[in-house]
Amino acid sequence: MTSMKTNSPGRDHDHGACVESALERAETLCRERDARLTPLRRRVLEIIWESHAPLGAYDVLERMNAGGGRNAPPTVYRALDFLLKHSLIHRIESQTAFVGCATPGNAHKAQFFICRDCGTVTETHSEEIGEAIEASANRAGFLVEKPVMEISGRCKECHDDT
Amino acid sequence: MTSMKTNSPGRDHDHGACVESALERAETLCRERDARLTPLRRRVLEIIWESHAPLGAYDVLERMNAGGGRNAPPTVYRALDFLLKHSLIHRIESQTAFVGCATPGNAHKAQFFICRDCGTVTETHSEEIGEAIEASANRAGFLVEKPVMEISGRCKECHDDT
DNA sequence: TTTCTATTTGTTATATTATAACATTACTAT
DNA sequence: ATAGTAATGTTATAATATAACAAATAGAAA
Repeated sequence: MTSMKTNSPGRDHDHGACVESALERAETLCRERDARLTPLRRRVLEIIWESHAPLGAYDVLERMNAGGGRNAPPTVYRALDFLLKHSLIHRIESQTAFVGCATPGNAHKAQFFICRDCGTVTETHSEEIGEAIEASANRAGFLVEKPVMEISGRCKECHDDT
Repeated sequence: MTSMKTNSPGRDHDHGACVESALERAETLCRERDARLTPLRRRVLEIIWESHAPLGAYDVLERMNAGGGRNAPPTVYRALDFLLKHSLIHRIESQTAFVGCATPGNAHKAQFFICRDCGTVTETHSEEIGEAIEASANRAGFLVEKPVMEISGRCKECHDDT
């Protein structure tokens, strides 16, 4: 069975609450593992969660500096590295961009369904896909470490709109 | 069943012949569809095929100019665009790099197994993986268009070496 | 052939993404 | 308080990619 989570479950959800809950989970996780979710890192995570679509590093930077801040790229990249290390965000390779992790805290193998219209990313963890990849890898004697699965297409809502 | 091809089927194959055959297939395909595989584009394809591991655009550029050429980035990127359009190469998103297509000519859904040690990329076309993705997508009402599946890990040979 | 047109290539400049290197600040534990 | 570590600030630059326009060239039409 596939577990399915998203940072945007439908168009009309209360995204404010959704962001807040993500931040709370992050706080808890970091407290548990003695990782320091500093105001800066927390702010970066918040900015990323505020967007349904993946954000590029420089988009994040822009939003950080919107109120007159003077942060430089390394600041953002370091915060992103921290968030990636603790599996609080994912990097979407095919977009050079970052998105909040729906099931944060532990490295895990996920699939990302990315709508080319609205940009929304839905994260799934399908055993079926994972097993199919393992099977294919096994036949070649390949040892899977980090599968990148980013499926772009059109989400239900954008497709229905047509 | 999984069809499997690679631009590096084992360490000791005759890679010269392998490159040449790729170029011949490209010639044929382009002739068939009235696409112009110019010397420049042909040379870029050749450079990419000469490497077992994906090459970045600037790596290609360097090799093009090795003999004293004065090509600029747009020249390479345009050739890459042409080769991508005609499915003669693939772009490996997770590496911002390009690799020869093992089954050139038509857009197709492939998986890439990328060895983190030797860099070699093996291209597969697993129905099982494709179906698992379709099934997962269907459940979410998602329309798959362009799946990116790049599995990094260790190939059989590098793993055996350990 | 000659001219016309579209495609390809050349050239310059610049946008976008990411990191190196080192200085400063702030937190933690003693 | 203070030493040691972690985090942030700062400047410069590397690496990847494209925009915009000029020149050359190939193929089609006359």
